[in-house]
Amino acid sequence: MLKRTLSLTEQAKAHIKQLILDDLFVDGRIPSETDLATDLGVSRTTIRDALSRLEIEGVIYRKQGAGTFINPAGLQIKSRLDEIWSYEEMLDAHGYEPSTKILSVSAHPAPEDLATELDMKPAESLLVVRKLFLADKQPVILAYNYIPATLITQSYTEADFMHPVYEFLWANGQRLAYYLSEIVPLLTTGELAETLHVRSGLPLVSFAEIGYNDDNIPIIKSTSCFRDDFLRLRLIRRRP
Amino acid sequence: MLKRTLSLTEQAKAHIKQLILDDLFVDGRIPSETDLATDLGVSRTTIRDALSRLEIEGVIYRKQGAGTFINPAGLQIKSRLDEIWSYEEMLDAHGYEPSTKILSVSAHPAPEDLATELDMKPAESLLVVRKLFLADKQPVILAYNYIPATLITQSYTEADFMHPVYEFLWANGQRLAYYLSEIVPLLTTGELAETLHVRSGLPLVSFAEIGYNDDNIPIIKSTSCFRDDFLRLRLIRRRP
DNA sequence: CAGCTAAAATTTGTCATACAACCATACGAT
DNA sequence: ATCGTATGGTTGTATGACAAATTTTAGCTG
Repeated sequence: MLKRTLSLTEQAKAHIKQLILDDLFVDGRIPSETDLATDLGVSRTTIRDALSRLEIEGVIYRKQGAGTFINPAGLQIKSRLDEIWSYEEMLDAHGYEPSTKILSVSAHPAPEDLATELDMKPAESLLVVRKLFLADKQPVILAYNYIPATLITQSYTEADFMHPVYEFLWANGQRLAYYLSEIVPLLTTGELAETLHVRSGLPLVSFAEIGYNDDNIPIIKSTSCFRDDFLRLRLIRRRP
Repeated sequence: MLKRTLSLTEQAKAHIKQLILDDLFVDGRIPSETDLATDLGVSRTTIRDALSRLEIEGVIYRKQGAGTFINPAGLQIKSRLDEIWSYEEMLDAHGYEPSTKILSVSAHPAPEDLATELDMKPAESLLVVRKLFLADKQPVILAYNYIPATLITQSYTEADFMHPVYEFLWANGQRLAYYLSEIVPLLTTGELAETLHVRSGLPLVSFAEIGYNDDNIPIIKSTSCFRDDFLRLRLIRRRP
């Protein structure tokens, strides 16, 4: 039931992006689509699809008749909001040494608001996982994960949550396809300030997001607070 | 020199999206690619490219062998961060009656940090436009726009800034292609709190962004603060 | 009739080829 | 030197075909 083969287009996209990150195209120019197609052994259709996605991501831009070029500004972004999938990778991309600390794993009956957001029957059991992400030993991200207990089919230990939550969900037969995220401003208060090693009364950005599987069914709610002196969240807004 | 003809793919994308917004596909299913191609009178290649972009935007999702479907969650979002292009439209989409107030238009020598960000010679002249956006007469967004004076070729009056800045830039021969945005948490202080009609010490989200033209040259810097009790910024984070 | 199985039809994913639109450069005429 | 023009290269679009996956249909079995 579990399928893990990425589409050819996605593979090509990842491959080309890696070539760019490895700085193989020093003049800022990317080989022609036909060249890439023969190099990677796929059709030009697939290459075009891959390049199209990289263009939307802001990594490259294309000019009809001229060629395809690297977008230095877009490439510079290490924490593209819509591309973050694992906080460890994000911290690593920033040059920090990431580590993870499990603060608590527990189960509670779901409060009303969470139950509706996650399509659960009221007071059904909810798994709550609190994680702290550190960059060079400094606490940077505090995350709360809420997972309906009915989704969990495998037994687990605390150590299973040292890896990203989507891996835990995957092990339980759920593929996390995308998050719908809200950006919420926050003020650090006692407990939060203490955990993140900042003083109270500081403004922070936080995510409040719901994760869906391939069938658009909500399978996780997640809340995360960021120390913006370590991380600066970025994104690209393109003209439609 | 100014070209305004959107690519066929972009036109097809806009058309299909409009069909979706008009709620023509009540069962949540979109016609097959071949049907769309014949309907719009373009090739399936173009349709596929358009659908691919809509899929990345989160508007639709595709299943090989099954078909293409509307993503209700993704469509529901009225303030997709990466899709905001005019604050008036965004407020309108939220159901507010938008209005704009020009607070000030002035020119100053560019401070050092702005000069480097905008690729200007130090102390070159910089046009500063402060705008306030209101929703149902309530102040909601405060925006600062910084435009290098050397880019401005046409004479202007304050009234020219009642429209979105990209129109002003367009009138001066500059096409704003995309923004590179940072999300910055902020604390309301005296003047800001007063302008937005909120009390001091409240946490807010703000944008600090640089706009580029088609040649990836920075042409504008913009800073905006939002009252999150009126607007909730959202985005989709898709699995790569 | 209910339920299972296999074939057929439908739909998206990929491939191959061709041409159109556009751009950069080199070259020659003025 | 400047301008216009040819020429080759690159992206955008069109067309047709097949592969892979899913849904629907038909048929068979009990």
